[in-house]
Amino acid sequence: MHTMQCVTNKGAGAGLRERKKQATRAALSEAAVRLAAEHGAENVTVEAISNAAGVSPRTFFNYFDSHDDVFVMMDPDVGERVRRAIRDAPAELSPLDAVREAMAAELAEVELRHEVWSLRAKVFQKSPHLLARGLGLHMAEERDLARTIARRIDPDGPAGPDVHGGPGGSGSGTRSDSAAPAGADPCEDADIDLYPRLLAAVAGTAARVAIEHWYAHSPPLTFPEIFRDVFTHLSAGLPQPPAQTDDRPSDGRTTES
Amino acid sequence: MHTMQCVTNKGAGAGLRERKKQATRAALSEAAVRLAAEHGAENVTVEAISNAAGVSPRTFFNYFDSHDDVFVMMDPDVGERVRRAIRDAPAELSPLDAVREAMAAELAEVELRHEVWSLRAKVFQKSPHLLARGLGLHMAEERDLARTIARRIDPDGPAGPDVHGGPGGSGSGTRSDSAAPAGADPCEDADIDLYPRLLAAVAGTAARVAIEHWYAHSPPLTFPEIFRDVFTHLSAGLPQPPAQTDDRPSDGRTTES
DNA sequence: TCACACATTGCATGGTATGCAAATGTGCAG
DNA sequence: CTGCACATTTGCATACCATGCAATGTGTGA
Repeated sequence: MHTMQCVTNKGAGAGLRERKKQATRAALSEAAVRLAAEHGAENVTVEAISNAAGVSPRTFFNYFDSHDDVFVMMDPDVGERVRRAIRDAPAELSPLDAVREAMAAELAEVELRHEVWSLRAKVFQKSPHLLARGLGLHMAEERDLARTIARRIDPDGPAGPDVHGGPGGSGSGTRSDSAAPAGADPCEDADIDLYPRLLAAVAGTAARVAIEHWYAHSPPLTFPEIFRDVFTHLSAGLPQPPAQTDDRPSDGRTTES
Repeated sequence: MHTMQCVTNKGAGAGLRERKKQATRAALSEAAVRLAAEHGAENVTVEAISNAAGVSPRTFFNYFDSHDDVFVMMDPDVGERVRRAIRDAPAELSPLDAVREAMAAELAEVELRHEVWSLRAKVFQKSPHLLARGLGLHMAEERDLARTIARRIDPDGPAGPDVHGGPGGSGSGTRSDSAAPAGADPCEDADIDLYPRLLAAVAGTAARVAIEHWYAHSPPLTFPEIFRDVFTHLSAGLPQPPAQTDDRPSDGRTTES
C-alpha cells in the first residue's frame, strides 16, 4: 500500500500509529475509487475494496460507516477548515463572499489532485445517488456551516454553543462521528435563521454544481473559472444570462466574459 | 387497508388492477412514515412495514428500490409536472420566477396534506441522511429539470431530445424506473449549460431549505411565506439581510419589503 | 523489558436486496 | 360461464451490508 503525499500537513506531529491509520484510510479510499471508476460503485463489494487495500473486510467498517461513505468522505476536517476561514474572513466581506472565499481555498485541492477527482467523477456519473449523498458537505456539515454564518452575521445570536472541531487529534482516527452523538436534540435546528441556513445550503450546492460542470466540460474550462462564474450568477440573483447560445461548439467560451 | 382520497386525480380511468397497486403503494408508504415517526427510520425494518401494510416483505421491494426510498419517494410524477409547468409558464417570466412558480404550485400539497408531512418531518429530523437522499427532486430529476430550463431559455439548443414522461399510464406502477434505463449514456450531461444546471440545483435546494425551515419554525410562519422569502433572498443575490434578529416573534414579516 | 492501549481480525448475527419459480388473482375473449 | 393470458404476490435461496464481541498482534510509554 503506497502512502501518499498529502496536500495539507497530515501526519505531521503524529506517531507511527497515526500515520498507519492515515495510510490505511487512504489506501481504502483510493482502492475504492479506482475500482468503482471501472466497474461502477454498486458492483464493487466491500470485500473487493478491503482486499485491494490489503486489509480485512471487517477493518473497512472501522473506517467508514457504510459502503457508500468510502466514495464520499474525503477529509473529515474540511468542514472545520471552511468554518474557520469564514470566521477569520475580513469583516468587510459580505457573507456570500466570505463563504465563497473559504470554499475556493478548500477546493484548490480539486485541481491539484486532478487525477483522483477525475476518477471520482467517473464514479459519480455511474451512480448519481452518491452525489445526492455526501457531496459538497453533507447535512450535518451544512447545519454547522449555517450556524457559523449566523454567528458571523450576529455574534450575539441565540446563544447556541459555538461549533468547533474536537481536540488536536481531529477526526482523522477511526470512524468519524459526524452524526449526532447518540442523544443529540434534533430540535437544535430551530434557532437557526432562514438566511444563514439558505446560504449554507446554496453555497454547498453551488460547489457541487461547479465540480459537476467542471468534469463535464473539462477541456476548455478551468475549475477556478467555473467556480467564479457560479458565484457570479448567485450574487447577481440568478438572472437569465445574455443569450449566449453557449453550447454552439464553434467557440470554446461558455459563460460571461 | 384503507384506500385514500388523493389530491390529484389518481386511479381515475384505471381498472381494479391499477387501483390495487396504488392502494398497496399508499399503504406501504403511510405505514412506513407512521412507524418511523415514532421509532426512527433506522429502527423500522422492511418486515415491520410490510407487516403493517398487510403484504409480504418481498412485495415491498416490488414497489421500492430500497428501505430508504419508501420514506423519500412520494409521487413519481412530480418531476414531470414541474417540468411541464415550466414549459407552459408565460414567456415574460424570468427563468428563476418560472421555476419558483412551478415549484410553488407543486408544493401546495405540503400544506394540504399537513399531517403526513408533519410525520415526515419527524422522520427526517431523526435521520437527516434521508433528507440528503431524495428530497425535492433527486439528482436524476435535477438533470431533467436543468434540461427543461435550458430548453426554455434557448429552444434551439444542443438538439438534446426533449424530456417528457412516458405514456399515459405514468410511473405509478411497480418499481419506478427513475434512474437510467440500463444503458443510458452518462456523458449526456455534457451538453447542459452552467446556468440551467445551477438554477435547477439551487432551486431544488431552496425548496428543501424552505421545508426544513418551515417545520423547524412551524407555529409562527406559514409555508408560502417561507417559500416566498427563500426565493426573494435568491433573486436578490443573497445579500446580508438587514439585521433583523428575525426570531423575534413580534412581527410576522421576515425579509425586506 | 513489561504492561497497557489500541488497531486489526475472525466469527456470529440480523437486516437489506435480488433472482427465480410456484401460487394466486385479474382482465378478457370465446 | 368458462378457460386462457397475463400480472402480481409470495416463499425460498442467495449474496451483500453492517454491527457487536472476543481474541490476537503491534505501537507506546514507563
